[in-house]
Amino acid sequence: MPRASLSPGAVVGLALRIVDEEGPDALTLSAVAGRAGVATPSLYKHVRGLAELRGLVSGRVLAELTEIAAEAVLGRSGDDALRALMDGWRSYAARHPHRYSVLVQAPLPETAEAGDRLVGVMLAALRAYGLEGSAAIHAVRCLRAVTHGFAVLEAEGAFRLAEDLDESYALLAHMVVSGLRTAREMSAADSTPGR
Amino acid sequence: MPRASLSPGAVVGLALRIVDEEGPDALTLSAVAGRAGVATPSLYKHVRGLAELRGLVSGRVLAELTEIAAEAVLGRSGDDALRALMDGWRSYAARHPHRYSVLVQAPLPETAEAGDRLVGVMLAALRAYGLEGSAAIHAVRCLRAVTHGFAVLEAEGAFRLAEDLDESYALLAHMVVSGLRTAREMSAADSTPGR
DNA sequence: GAATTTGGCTAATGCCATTAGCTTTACGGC
DNA sequence: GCCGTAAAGCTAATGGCATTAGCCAAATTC
Repeated sequence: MPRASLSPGAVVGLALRIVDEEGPDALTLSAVAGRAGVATPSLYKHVRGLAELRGLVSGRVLAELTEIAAEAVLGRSGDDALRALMDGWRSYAARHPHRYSVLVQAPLPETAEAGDRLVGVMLAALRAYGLEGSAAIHAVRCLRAVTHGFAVLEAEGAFRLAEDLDESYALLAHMVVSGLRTAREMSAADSTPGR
Repeated sequence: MPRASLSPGAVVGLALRIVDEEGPDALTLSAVAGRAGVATPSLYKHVRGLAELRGLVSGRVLAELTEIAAEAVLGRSGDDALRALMDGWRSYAARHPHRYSVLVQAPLPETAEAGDRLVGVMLAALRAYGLEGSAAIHAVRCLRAVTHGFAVLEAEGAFRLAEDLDESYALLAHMVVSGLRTAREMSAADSTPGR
């Protein structure tokens, strides 16, 4: 009686609702089956197992994040684009903290390709800086580390003091743009003789 | 026959070895008991359960990291101290990637106090910048986000391109120090009229 | 309308955490 | 040197979960 009208996509959707409402640790095949009104083993007709489901969920989250980042960058460039990208990223993570936490230890092979698209968006956001080759890669890595680091810490409630988080994030964004602006000096200074 | 000479500390030690060798997901009471040469329920004489063990492990890792950060900062100040702190942090995470991953979703209450000490070290490292009150908090938050973000991504193998990671990290450090150096301008610019 | 594929089911297995209750060991006081 | 007690181990039992196997009904297709 295929009445539940399930599908891999629908299963991922239910999984996301569980993650949102009860946290990543509550994501269990048994819980998904419960919401679907179906016996647990039935899920195996749509998904290879819990591990694959986790990967699919992570992929979906990463896709959403990519979408948001891409929209944020649209029609902007330079510092403006960068700040918009960072703001969009953070606000997604803040809006869906549990969902974002799923990303934290997502299985690598499954999320790699989704991540590549996000990296593409970041590269585009950095285009105005005229970074070439490796320099662009290093910049993207820093951008990833910065945004992801802040998002993870905020999502898991690691910032426990009362100071305004928006201000902290503004400083972080300032670090990125000012650091990129002065990046040439850095490598110059590095190769300068005398300490 | 209390011959196994276990203790909470010894249990945490075994747990750390498991984490290092088989990854955080392999940390299970049954695995620890196996290494200890003891039946699983015996562990409950030393540890309240798996959740508490995880918390203790995270606490230990955070303590190690704090130790390393503190040593790195010793006898240095300013940019020098900051870079040493960042380098020590990253090298710890790179040396013990699985151990570092444990930190990623550690139970909050258990790791909060250990984290406070680490924050203290970071505040000390920033002392030379003369940041006052909230400004210091914002700076510490950025430092945490930056180092943690990079460490997490590196530990889980998220940087998949061939470019030298040391160079990426140097750029990140440059962002931090140059951002802090120019932080005053930022808030000035923010309150400047005319966008 | 019949055949095949699809999506659901029940039953069974095994691993893990956790609890309860028993037993033996080590140790401190006499 | 003996004895009582508390600590640290054990076995047995329970329950949740993932996963596999094999069955059966419903939908889809010819």
